[in-house]
Amino acid sequence: MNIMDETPECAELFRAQQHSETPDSEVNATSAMMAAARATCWRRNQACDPVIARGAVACVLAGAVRKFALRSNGQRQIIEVNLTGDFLGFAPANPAFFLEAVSNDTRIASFTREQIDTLTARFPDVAALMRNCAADTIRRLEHHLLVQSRITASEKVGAYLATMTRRMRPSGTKAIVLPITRYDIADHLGIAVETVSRTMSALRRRGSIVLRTPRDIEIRDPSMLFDI
Amino acid sequence: MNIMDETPECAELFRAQQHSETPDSEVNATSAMMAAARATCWRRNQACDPVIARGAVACVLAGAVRKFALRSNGQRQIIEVNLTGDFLGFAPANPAFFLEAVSNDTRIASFTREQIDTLTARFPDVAALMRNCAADTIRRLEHHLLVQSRITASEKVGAYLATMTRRMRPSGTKAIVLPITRYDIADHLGIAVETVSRTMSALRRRGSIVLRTPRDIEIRDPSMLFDI
DNA sequence: CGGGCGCTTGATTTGAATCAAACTGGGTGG
DNA sequence: CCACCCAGTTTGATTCAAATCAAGCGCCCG
Repeated sequence: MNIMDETPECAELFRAQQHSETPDSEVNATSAMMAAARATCWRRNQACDPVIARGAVACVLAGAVRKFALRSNGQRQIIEVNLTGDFLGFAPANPAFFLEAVSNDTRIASFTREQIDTLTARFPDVAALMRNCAADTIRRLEHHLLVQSRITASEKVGAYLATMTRRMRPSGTKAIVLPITRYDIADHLGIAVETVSRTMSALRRRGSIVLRTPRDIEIRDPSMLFDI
Repeated sequence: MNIMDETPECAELFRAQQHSETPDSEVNATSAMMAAARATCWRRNQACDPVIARGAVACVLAGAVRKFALRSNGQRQIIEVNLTGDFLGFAPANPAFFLEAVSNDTRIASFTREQIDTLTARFPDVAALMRNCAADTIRRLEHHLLVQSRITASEKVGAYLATMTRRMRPSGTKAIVLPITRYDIADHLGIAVETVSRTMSALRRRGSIVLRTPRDIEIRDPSMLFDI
């Protein structure tokens, strides 16, 4: 068991609740949340900061959202990538950070601060959901901090692929379609695009992965993703 | 205004409440929290994981606590340093992480999961405090992620000194006593000890700081801490 | 008084950034 | 429909910042 493992996604509890049967209290909580939610749709590369404006909280229903900062020298640092089912907005908006939709048809449900307060006051389940999703965010950040620091570029890319395989859970298939470009991966891992590309090629050459297309990757040997 | 700025510490609200006059509802919330708190004292380098065992939440009353992971190659990565007034324990315990007291006489008040639930149910202020402290944790992690990735060793050390000056707020004096060793700083910033030392020396040579002792630092030119 | 921990400085090595250039494929406009 | 274009990707050559290796110093604590 590697310290890089373990980043559960509790937020998809919300998604799950939308479709499955749950105890009475939860059904009420879920329907109340769904009634309050304001869903919006965003295009690729479109700024979607409004979804968490003024303390709002939001849930990614489809697509993905990237949160990033721009350095004074123009470099972009992607702090976090939120996939379908993730909640965001737990840290009050910092003007230095930006939110963008990663793909077309990125759908996001948002809740105002007041709506969340009302819901949490009425439904303990919603309060627990919020707590768990904030904890998820912390865990994702801590995990990413581990990946960012010290380890080699190969390990970063390997850890990224492993994390994506887990988070997108195709549950069975060993193939994933990367949600973001090489440039995004580079800015997320804090390395150069060329290095990302070179590392992918190295993994391909040694048979750990198969690049069906640059984005569509088949994991041949998951164990080789960690400590190349 | 630099993207590296802004990491407010809301947790000291709790400390403040212990001593100052506050509205009635908050006085009750504070006294209820203080009544529930179980304070413990820890020695330097002592493991203090129990304070957040089984979902407990804790507040550093004095001293400091470091949270770290050990890599398979023995390298230590310090995820976060919690100073006096900080709350910790919002991400359910991950067995890969360890907590240690940084200095002797590190005092920590801890609250069981049940106590927190009871308190938040009775006092909205406690719920808000918990939310804000979790948000603080997220902000600290995001900020540290920015420091970790991409920027040079000089910028990392400069950012660390700037952050410490702000978080320890001696409010007036330009001097700080670093709470952790060079080794800790290195493991926190993800660089080698030698690099930390060299960078400090470089800052001293160019007159940005004065090293009264290795730990007691006077900031001469705060603006030079950012982009050496 | 000795030992070890924390800190500093120097020499050498190395992994990744940078610079440079070519390839691919999907979409657009002529 | 085809040519072009451009964003995304890949590979190679060179450079450079920081890791590693090596060694000495001061001092706190036992």
